[in-house]
Amino acid sequence: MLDLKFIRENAELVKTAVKNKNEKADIDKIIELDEAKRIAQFNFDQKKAEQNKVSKEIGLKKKNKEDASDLINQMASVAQEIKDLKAELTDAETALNDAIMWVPNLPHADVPVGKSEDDNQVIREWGKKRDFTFQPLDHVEIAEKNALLDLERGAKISGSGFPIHTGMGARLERALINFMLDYHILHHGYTEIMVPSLVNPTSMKGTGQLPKLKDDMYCVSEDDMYLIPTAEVPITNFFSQEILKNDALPQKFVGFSNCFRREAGSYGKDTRGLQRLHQFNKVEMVRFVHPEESWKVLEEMVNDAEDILKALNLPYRLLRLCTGDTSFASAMTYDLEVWAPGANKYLEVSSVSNFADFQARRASIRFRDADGKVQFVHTLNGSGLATPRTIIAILENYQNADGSFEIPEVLKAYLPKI
RNA sequence: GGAGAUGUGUCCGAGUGGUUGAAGGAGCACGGUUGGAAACCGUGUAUAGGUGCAAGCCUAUCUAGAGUUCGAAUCUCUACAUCUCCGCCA
Repeated sequence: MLDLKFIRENAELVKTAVKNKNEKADIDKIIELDEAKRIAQFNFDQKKAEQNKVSKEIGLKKKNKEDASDLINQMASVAQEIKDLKAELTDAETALNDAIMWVPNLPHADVPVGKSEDDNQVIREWGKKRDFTFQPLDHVEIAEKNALLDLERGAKISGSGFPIHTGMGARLERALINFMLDYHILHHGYTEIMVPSLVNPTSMKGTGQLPKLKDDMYCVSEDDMYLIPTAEVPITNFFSQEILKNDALPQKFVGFSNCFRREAGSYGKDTRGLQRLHQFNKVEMVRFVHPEESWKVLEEMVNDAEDILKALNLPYRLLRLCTGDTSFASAMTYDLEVWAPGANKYLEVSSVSNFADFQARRASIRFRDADGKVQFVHTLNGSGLATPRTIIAILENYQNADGSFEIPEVLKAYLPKI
């Protein structure tokens, strides 16, 4: 959420940002609604001040055993007027809040303006793509040869996009998750956190999934709850509605969760095997920092995610997303894409974003600075990493000519021979 | 799922329907005292919106929403949360 005062004073800037992010929020309409709301607020305040004043007088008179019936009669109609003004104010507030929830975050000045993923910038590449002496298989074939997955039965039980990991496939998945968690805890100083998979609508609004991404999420309507698309949601909301003490910052959390995505409208696109799923596993890093720190911390988090790929010795490239590809709530996003030789393409395994104070405003996450002033924190998050495409990359990069595959060195401790 | 109790500020904890944004503590901050500290003394200690150059003033907020009333932290209803007991259960 942006500051209303900021929108009011920088309308053109915000309009440009909306356009560059391929969003539709109507800024002129919001400014109108804001004015209407302030007028309603003023009218209500005036009437209420009158009532408060006279009610006090009535109280005094009664205390002195004087007759106050004149004043009481005089106030009889005011109560109803206040009720009406209050209703007007509530309506104006609701309309304004609904509208402002659709205004995206401003992209940072360094974010390249662009329409789609074709305009993303490659920042750097790491690792050497392996020269194969044979035609590399893709992960579905390797998984089949080694009985790692049972996608058919997953589809039978739940539907397509709900994979079943079997035997070594399940062990590898579990080893990878534990390795990544431990790595961030031991080498990067994160605190592990385990969070709910179902959250309420307020939390989804707080991180910016609602209202825009409603159709991309699974909803348990009976209980008015949503399955999380990422652990970012419950972890970032950890401090929602709170004012942190000055020395509470920074905070760094890492957590594993299942992630659930409806992927509405993306049927048939890059769906082979584990490429695009309705349910998958992910280790997520979340940071709460002082506003002055967030840009430095964004680079740190990118490094934290890269370290996992380096440890696994998987070639990758780092992209800075253009405005059109940067998510609604983000001010700047980097993607990490791992090289998959079987598929012969790069696959996104991590997205690292600085939200600045956008989520903090929505979720009301604040802190008291050194001068005792209350300010919004900055929030950041990044995958570290999502497992499915990391597994794809491991299988395809570590495959042997006979269809078997090697276990990355760093995972061996997590996969004792049985 | 059933029965009951509770929900006040950073925390604890008062609060008879009428100058209560809220007593009193604790904590914290600053100042005094001290060689330094503890103890002690003094002062300060919410958030949001509006208005003003500013001091300030107005409005809202005692879990949330609705109701009764000229007036609600206080009375009524609903929801939510916590605790206790019973039931069920990994």
